[in-house]
Amino acid sequence: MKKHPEITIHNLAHELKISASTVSRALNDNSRISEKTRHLVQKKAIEMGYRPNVLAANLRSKKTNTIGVVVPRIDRYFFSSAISGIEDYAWTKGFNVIISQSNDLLLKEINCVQTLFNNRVDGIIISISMQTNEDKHFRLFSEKNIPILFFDRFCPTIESDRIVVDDFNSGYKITYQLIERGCKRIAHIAGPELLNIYKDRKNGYLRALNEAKIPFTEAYLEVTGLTKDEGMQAFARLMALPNPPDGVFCGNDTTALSALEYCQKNNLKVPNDVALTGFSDEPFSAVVTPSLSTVKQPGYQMGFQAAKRIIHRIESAGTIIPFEQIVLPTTLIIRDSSS
Amino acid sequence: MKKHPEITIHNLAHELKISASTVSRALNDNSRISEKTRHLVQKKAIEMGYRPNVLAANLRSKKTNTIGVVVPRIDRYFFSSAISGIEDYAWTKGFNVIISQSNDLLLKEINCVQTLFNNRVDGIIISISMQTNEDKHFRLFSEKNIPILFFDRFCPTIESDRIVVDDFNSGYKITYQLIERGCKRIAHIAGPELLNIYKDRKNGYLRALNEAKIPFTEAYLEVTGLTKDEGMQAFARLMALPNPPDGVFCGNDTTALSALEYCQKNNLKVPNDVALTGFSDEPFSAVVTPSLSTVKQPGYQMGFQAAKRIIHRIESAGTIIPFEQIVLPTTLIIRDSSS
DNA sequence: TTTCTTTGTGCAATCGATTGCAAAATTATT
DNA sequence: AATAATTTTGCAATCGATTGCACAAAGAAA
Repeated sequence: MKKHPEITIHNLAHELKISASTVSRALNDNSRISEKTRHLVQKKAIEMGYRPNVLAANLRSKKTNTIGVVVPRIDRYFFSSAISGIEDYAWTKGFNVIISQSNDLLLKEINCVQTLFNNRVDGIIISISMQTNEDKHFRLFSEKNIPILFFDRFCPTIESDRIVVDDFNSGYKITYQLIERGCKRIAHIAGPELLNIYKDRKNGYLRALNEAKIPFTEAYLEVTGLTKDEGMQAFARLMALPNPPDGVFCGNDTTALSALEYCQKNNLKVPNDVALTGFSDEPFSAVVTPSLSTVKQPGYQMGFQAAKRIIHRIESAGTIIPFEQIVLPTTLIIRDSSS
Repeated sequence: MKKHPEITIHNLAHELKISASTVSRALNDNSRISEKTRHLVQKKAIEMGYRPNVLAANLRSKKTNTIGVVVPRIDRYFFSSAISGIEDYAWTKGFNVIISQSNDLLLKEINCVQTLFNNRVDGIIISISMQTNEDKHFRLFSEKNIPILFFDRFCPTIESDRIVVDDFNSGYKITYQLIERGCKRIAHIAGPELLNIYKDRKNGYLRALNEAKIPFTEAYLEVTGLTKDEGMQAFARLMALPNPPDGVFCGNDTTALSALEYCQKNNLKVPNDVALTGFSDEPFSAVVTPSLSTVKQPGYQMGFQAAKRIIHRIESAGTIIPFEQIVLPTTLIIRDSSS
């Protein structure tokens, strides 16, 4: 086995009979170094297979060129596409992306955030868990002036940048579409109120009902964890009502899908017996039968913007940049399940 | 704005009027430190809000506790679930996961690998791009004795650990199922031969034909990039043959889905006019109509095992561990598209 | 009491790159 | 040729934690 000792700037310096500082400057294109030496050094560096020790540089500069990402689950399309957007942008700026998942558990989230903090990421992009009802772990970052950016699911008590979609309006529009379609008894399977996104969707739903002068019926609102099972149960409860709904706005595509399954099993025609809509436009939504009406969230774009914003903030450390809430547009997608 | 200077072991040492080395040892539970001082130090550390500087420690120890992951695309379910598995295991061992995507481009892959190398990850887990026909960039790792582990799509010329599934057998089994079902003219939409997984699937297909004494027809084999568009075109070509196939084994679920779409548009009944099967069991495959027969690859498990294996190797640096190819089982899932 | 162990701490070098300040080398000016 | 101005380069400290070696303190044995 060949030996491959790491080359340092000192080795280069020694070879070239100049000082390490000059080597360092030459490699960093510092203007105080003459063209001649710069070339000499850079040539030698390549020749000797030098690779800079990022760790040492980071230690000195107190920057890691790394951003941490915490999402509930990596394997959900919305999040993986957001990560894809983050990674794509970060990559162009030479930033690394460390990911971790909270599994929608507060404790795990706290742990992830702590770990990223200890690893001294330059910034953190996060979409909070369904359980997150405290913000102590985020304050770590604000206190040390490390940028934190929430996307989609944000923590309302932390002042920070946010990339969101207009859940209220999206909820409103998709409910409106059900009304327009002729639905009279419209139910909603909502997510936990803890998360503003679900509250907003619900409020959009209420607003649409209100505008159409459809009285709100308590029994038509199911609050769940929006999992497949919970969705199925909630939908079953709705359909078991003496006066079951003829339109259901499901809080996400997963529950809409489970509702669809329920309908198939119980011989209910969608959309004729009951119209269904989801939220998020998962990859399966377009291809399931009947295809699922939903609201498309620009996951990739959100991630991309998030990375752009946070890296900009990181790079302008020192400058005061006011916090911003960037609202990206959603697209209402009407498919067979409600048309 | 409050100032929050970072506390170092020196600050602790100064406060406690002991040396930094003692503090360091106390914090690391070194046996040479007495219970008394250890407690004292640890108490003080918490009190002063000390957080170790991972960078400094890493610089010293030449370890980053980080593993790099390169996948073609993060937002594909198979890969995001693999990453999920990697992250879950890595997390339990205190390892960070840096991700990057090659977008199935060789150049980008080389770049990602280089970057991870420069960032001194302790190991790398990778599933190579569709274009990867060279291995120079991987040799970097072997040369410096940094563990590299391939999963699913591996580079055959690099000696290393691998986590794969038995593509040959899976291809065989799913083709066999088509034969068993009564299909006589079975086509295959294959992926690039460059990737062994596609070659294996194809060979499995050939083997099944051979065993059933069905002669292989050149025109029934389409080699494509397995994208939606290419899949659609390939399928169209197949169906335009004078003697179109009555069963098609598609190289992945995406092409199978596009084939399904084609059938819907052209009024072909699946599986009666033509039976279809995919590969991978994407989330949409179960819910599309007709539901798609496919081979389930244990993405999460593969990722989990990959992380386990590579971290084990990292932690036993110095010890010689023979390379291993771990083959995880697939599950044949027969659904409506071929039943 | 003296000598030998055992246990606990501290000194100082190290990991590799960066940077303020000073010194040297080069060029411009008189 | 001498001095001033400018450009290049080097010295040495720094970032924060780790660790081999030496030394000090405490206890055990003679």
